[in-house]
Amino acid sequence: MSENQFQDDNEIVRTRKEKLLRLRSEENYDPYVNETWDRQITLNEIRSKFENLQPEQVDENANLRTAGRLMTLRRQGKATFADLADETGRIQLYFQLNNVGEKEYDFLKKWVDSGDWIGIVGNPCRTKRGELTIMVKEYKLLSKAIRPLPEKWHGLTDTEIRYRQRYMDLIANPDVREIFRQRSKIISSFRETLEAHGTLEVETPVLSVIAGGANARPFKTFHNALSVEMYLRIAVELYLKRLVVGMMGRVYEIGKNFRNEGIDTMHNPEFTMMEVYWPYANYVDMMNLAEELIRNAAKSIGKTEIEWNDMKIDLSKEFNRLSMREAVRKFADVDFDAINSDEEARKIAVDKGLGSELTGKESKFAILNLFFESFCEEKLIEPTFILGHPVEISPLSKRDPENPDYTHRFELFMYGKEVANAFSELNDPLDQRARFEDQLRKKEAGDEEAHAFDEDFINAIEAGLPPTGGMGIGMDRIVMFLTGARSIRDVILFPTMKPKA
RNA sequence: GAGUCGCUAGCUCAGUCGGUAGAGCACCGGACUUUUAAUCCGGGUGUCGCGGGUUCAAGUCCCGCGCGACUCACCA
Repeated sequence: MSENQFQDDNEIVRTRKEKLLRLRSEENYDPYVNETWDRQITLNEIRSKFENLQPEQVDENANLRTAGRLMTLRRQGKATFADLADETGRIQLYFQLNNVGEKEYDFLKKWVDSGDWIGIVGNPCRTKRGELTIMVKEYKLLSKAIRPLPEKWHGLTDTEIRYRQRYMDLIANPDVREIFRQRSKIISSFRETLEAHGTLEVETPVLSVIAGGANARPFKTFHNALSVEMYLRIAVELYLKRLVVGMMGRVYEIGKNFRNEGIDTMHNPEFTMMEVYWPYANYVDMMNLAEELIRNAAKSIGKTEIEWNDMKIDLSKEFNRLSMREAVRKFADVDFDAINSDEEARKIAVDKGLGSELTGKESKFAILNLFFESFCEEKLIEPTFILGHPVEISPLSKRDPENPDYTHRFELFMYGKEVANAFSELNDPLDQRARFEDQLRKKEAGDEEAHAFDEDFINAIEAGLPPTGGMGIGMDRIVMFLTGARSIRDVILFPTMKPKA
């Protein structure tokens, strides 16, 4: 421990460090040597077990052994009230000199601070004012905090500290802990639903030489021993379809994707995606699965109705289904089935004020997508499956045999944002090669997000992919909408932040 | 990438017209055996985000930069 360590600290930390050193030398007690504490009950369990305890009544036989962090201390001479918190809740402690003994009470007064972890043994009682309280008989200082807790009344609100020092946020704001518990339940619910349908959870590479399965810019990295440039994955799609070729049956993966893009309330560079592939299924089966997954996930946190940004959605209602062309007809009043040339489509785009978006080379299908993104997406508040994307923007989807310019694909929108993307997977290896070649031309024309050409993936498709339905769901957004979180950073424990210095 | 707002004590925040840096909580010392935002007495603990400039004098005005939030743009 260097001298400098003390100089850089604020007064509180400096005092606490000195106190720690004195505790070791004067009492021969080191709070950091403790390894275990036999906690037999949590605070919430205590609360429910003794909810019927009457004011001024004590249960002398309970002998509760529990533990937690001291949040506040109210010292009044020969008695001290404290609030003890653990991951389940918070309960009041009452230390009386008569109960804990003079030596122990002295130790409490002298060495124990708010923020410290302690183990306690005691009996429950209820105060005159009706507060369930543990009368402490014994206690043990399990670990000391030398850094002060955020203010007890206002808590911690500074967003920068909340995201950079999430531990402080979690200590100060129990509702933040609750959001992440709900996130865990939602993801568990997804696993349960998928596994109830006989879907196998698998893990595929995060590092690979080709980042495929989506149109996005990847993160680059380098493997020293192989001396090869590698990418962090942007999707798991191509790997999971290889597994279906390999006769693994229904498979899914929940994991991180990495996309080298901007950061805002809906985007974090690393985010959690669920992808699922079912042989002998199509995009319609995936629509049904999406509804089931989302409904079950909401149920897992006790909801059938959700509210986000003051907009309510009743998830028990069937999700809407609308083709992309219908959506554009409805919201932009343009009928793309009546448009016969790219020029005509571009002209209408200019008439509708999209001229600045155009380079003059767009196809009718690209314009359709532009219309959809410009005029429709934000209107799709109620969960809505948008169907029938053009082949041109869907390099991995099966064509609609009735209308081969379009695909058997959907994207699910809610609150105006995309939450799922699915299709009947393209399994024609000749068509797949042609689609990749088309993407390659786009890439060569300067589109950094065009899909990578993956020869081995075509090789896999050539080995025979059964008819397959596949879907990806952005888990962070689902968690946002189900929990009401306004920013993606509120559902990611450690969101990506720019270094400060 | 553009705009708006923010950055002052550990936390939450005030700081007027440019004139000695403030409050509550926390913390330190003292009193107190049913308090619960405990109370009472005493104590201010600071690189005012960073760097320049103007000025006798800058937390405050000007310029640049950093970080963050929001909006827009980007982003299947």
